[in-house]
Amino acid sequence: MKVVTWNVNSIRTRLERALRWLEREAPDVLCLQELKCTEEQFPFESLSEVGYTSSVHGQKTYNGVAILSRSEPSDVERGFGDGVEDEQARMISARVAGVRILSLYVPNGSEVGSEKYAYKLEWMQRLREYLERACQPSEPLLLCGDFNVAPDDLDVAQPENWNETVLCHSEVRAALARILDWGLVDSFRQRHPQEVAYTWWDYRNLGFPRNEGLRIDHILATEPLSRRCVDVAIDRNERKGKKPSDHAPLYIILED
DNA sequence: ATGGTTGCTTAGCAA
Repeated sequence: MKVVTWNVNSIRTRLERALRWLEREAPDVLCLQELKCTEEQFPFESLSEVGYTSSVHGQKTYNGVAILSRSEPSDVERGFGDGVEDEQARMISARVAGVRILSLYVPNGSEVGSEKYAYKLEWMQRLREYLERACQPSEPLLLCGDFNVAPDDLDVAQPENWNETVLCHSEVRAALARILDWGLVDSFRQRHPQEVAYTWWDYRNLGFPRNEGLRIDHILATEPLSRRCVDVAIDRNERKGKKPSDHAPLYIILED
């Protein structure tokens, strides 16, 4: 089973790329973030024509997440269901082929000390509480998405430029550690303990050509799935060429 | 050098 997470930075702008990529890679599941459209605007038909059913939690202009699957999903949920009034579409979950999958877009946080930063920390705490309330570490579960957190300086091309900013701050790293402590592993880092690799490169300042990136997209797995993991990798090629997203897809292969 | 890029929406915000 191949499961992929990809911040597409607008599904409508990236549609042709996404379709060609799906035809080539044929994953079982594709988690998307930053759709930047409502469910009404989402291209269900085009994706259906290449073999995927889409479960969508959309929002006008910003955010938006989806789970695309070859087989029919069940138990689709949008948001944490924790009673918090929150307009931002950053979480959708579904069960596919016996695996519960979450597609997550963790808030960026803008600047340390801002309202957006406080929202990021609160949102990560709500995710931890959702795990405690609705999930079990013993179940097959994947958290896929743009976490907007580089877990370690090893995951940052120029740590001195990002020191204590929103993607690297000790508080957000601790918040991610709290989520992992519930019963998840960073599948990429488990598979490649020392590898230097990034999933996001800024559009500005020749970030990609200079490989000045950060590893902020992650697939977190519970033990029943980390045990089945045979590969985790970043599709760096998808960041190349005309009109790429600023993020590359990250995938995990699970043996059946 | 207070820069640079992209997307959504239309000049300002978010990333």
